[in-house]
Amino acid sequence: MSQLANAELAVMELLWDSGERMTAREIRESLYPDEKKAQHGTVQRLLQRLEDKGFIDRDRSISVHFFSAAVSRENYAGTQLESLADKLTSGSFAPLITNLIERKKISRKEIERIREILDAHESAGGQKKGGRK
Amino acid sequence: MSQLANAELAVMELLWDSGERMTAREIRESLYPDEKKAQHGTVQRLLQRLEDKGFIDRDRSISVHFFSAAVSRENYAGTQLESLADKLTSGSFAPLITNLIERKKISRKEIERIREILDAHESAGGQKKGGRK
DNA sequence: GACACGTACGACACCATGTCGTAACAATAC
DNA sequence: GTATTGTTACGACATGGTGTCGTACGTGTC
Repeated sequence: MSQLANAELAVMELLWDSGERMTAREIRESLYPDEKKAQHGTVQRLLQRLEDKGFIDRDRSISVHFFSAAVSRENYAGTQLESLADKLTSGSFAPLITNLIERKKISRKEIERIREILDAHESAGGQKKGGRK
Repeated sequence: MSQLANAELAVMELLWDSGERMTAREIRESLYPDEKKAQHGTVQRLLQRLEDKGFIDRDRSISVHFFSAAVSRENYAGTQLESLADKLTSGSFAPLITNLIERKKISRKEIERIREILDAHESAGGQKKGGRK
């Protein structure tokens, strides 16, 4: 999965936050509220490139298209983290977390949340336990 | 901290893996082993830009400079993860980890390692406990 | 001095990105 | 029907980062 540039990310944020599908017009008016000028083309271009990259779905069934996120924020973020780890730490995450803790970039609260997530997975994901190794 | 492009990352990998400071010549010969052609300039340019961005230190005390990483791999990786979280998940890491687990991108082994890291921090960093906000 | 090697940096091609203009098209109003 | 409005499709361009090279300049050695 490729990277999102700034303007592209702004569009995705909109779609992610709204949760709904949106028209190009809605997107344009949210993204460029004051601009009276064009920007039609800009937004259309962004949408087209995002569609090409597979980040959004486009409903062409009526002439005014509807756009929606094809990739969730969490999914995108997770994929980015994954490729970060692949590129820098041979795919492992522990060094990243170690560094964040050393640099005190994770709050105590976050650490607790993460531990809970790991614990929940431990018990909930029990069916996988046999396949360990 | 800015992002490393491919060729820049290749230089950093060299410096990170060697652990030693290196001359431009050593870097060039490692990076472009077969090329008989120039590449002097290419490497010098890369080194200069990496220095400008603060990723490497340059020892100018003798005329043949020595280059060494100014940022560790872990530090860079951690910073990248941090900015990822800032950009995508309001600075929190839990959603990232949740997603990785859901998509089964973290092995059981890694989960154990991370848990150990968190535990170690819990006990070692105990003095901070009282100072919690 | 001449030669070899290294640094400094201008210059360039390439590509992604953000932007706009405009043509083509659809829907509606008259 | 035609005119008007709004939309999509896309060519075009400026910009900025990147990777590359050529070359001028410095420094050391013989």
